[in-house]
Amino acid sequence: MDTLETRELRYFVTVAEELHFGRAAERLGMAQPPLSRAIQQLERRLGVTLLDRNRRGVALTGAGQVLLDEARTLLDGAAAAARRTRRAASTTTRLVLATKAGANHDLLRNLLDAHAAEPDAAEIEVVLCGMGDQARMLRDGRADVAFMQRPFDNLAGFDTEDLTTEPQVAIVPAAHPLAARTSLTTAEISDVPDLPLARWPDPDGRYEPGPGPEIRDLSQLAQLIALGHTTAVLCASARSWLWSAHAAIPLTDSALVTTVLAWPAHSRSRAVAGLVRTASRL
Amino acid sequence: MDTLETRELRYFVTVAEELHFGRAAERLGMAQPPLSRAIQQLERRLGVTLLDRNRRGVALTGAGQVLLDEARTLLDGAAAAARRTRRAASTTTRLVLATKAGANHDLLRNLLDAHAAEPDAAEIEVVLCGMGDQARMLRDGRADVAFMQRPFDNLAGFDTEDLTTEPQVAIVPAAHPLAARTSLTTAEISDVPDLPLARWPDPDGRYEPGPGPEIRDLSQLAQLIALGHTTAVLCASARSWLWSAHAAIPLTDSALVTTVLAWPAHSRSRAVAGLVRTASRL
DNA sequence: CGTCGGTGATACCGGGCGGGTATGACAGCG
DNA sequence: CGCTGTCATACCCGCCCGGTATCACCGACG
Repeated sequence: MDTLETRELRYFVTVAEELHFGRAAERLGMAQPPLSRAIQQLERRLGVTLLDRNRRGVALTGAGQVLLDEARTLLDGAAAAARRTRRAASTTTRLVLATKAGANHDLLRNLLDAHAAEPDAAEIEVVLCGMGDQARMLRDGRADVAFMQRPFDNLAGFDTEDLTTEPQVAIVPAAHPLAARTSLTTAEISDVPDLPLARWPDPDGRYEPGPGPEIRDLSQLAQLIALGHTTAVLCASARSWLWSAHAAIPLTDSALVTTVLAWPAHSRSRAVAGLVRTASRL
Repeated sequence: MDTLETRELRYFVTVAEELHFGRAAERLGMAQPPLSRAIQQLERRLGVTLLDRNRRGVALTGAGQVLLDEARTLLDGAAAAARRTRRAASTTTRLVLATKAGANHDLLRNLLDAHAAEPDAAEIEVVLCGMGDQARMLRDGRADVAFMQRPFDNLAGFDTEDLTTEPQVAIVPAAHPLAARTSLTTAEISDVPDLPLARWPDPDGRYEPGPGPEIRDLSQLAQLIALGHTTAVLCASARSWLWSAHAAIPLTDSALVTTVLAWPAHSRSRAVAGLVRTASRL
């Protein structure tokens, strides 16, 4: 009756992303008519129109937008279930820890050292990922635990253990006049004409418009700051990877950043529980 | 390749629950051989044995236990997706609020009054459910928001807004000598020979063994306390429904109970957001 | 120790459904 | 008024899901 098949959800998500049945069918490796029919069946079963087929294009209805969100998390969940089940079958319990490349290096090292000292330490594989990819990696089972940062990352749906709290600093080129300052305010760093703030991608990989350069990872950022082209606000532990061409200036009015260890809610993994216990003693 | 179909998951969950292919097939309304085959296909696709078929019975492997957990939440999620999508299509935005029957009556009334006074108030349907059913109702989409209690309920996977914090009290028969006390400790109330503590079901509906009577809802509890057969520890707001045959004695050393408004993480519902905003102003 | 009951697995068959191809309907556009 | 691009419809086919019949296996029992 109301049993959504994952195949249908996969089809719907692709169509909703492409907003074009032909291209969606191509991406799915099938022909367009069966895809149209599958979406119609889905709509009939739900008793809801998910897509507005106007001439010249397809648009999501409100219900379609809701189902798109739901379907994405369900498909992630299905992939996660398969991965976790396979992982559970392999005898070697290995944990995958996801973290932003370059962030919290010292903290990570401390945690790994402490964990390795435990008697029944599970092997830990560290996966470096882009900004904000940790949530998706946890959701779809590619990672078991992750370093995330409050308030930047959305922690909804995860259990967390607070690790450290630190202020933020502005990273500026050492040659820039601002490098001589002993402190700055958020307003000051946001409004330097010759030093626009670097822009990070949002979760969809898009960039908000703005004057600063578009950044994907910390090595890009480090280079561009060293070149004197941009500046950025990061948490204080970023000092551990600064170049001599960088200067870190404390921000007096910035929000405190808490780095947390996050894992999927309801996780029953003993290995995760062990790592969390170790982390809570740090 | 590794695409778990919900049909397969439904089959697997049923078999894992029954631990018997014949009965599982009957519950699923199908014959046993196709069910066996479907499970075999699932195992082959995952490359994992999920069930140990010993003579005399079927048992879950470790991987099978993992998949059972995952599959249950996935199936709940699929049902939720269907319900939420249908709900989104109906023009009248109606919110379903789940709460334990009888708990937090005054708080609920305040919230509903405040919400009704809002200009664009969505209609709210209150669903009373058993102890701890709120989590499942949120997960499978039967409810949009719920009253839950920290630290009793597992809030993992939900966003929450704290509402009130209150101490716990012991509810004892007014005729019992303890009713004359002005305060009690947890140890004292746990160890009264003629007044064993009532026992609540765990999430599976089972009862831990113990001397006290097995309780399903507050009306049962109220009756049994009034009869002088049992006692219970509840949060202080339970006073609002006490009978004259009851007495509430403060517990000096009990944990504080925080009642929270909870909703599914990542909810993008405007109606939920509105209610949360109202609640945060209470 | 043979038989029987109960279990899951296997063999085989039929129908329905998912998918393909060809084509239609329709709007925008030159 | 064709042309083009788009999604829907019509129709056919092959596969896979599900059903029936049966087997293989083991435990229980007299």
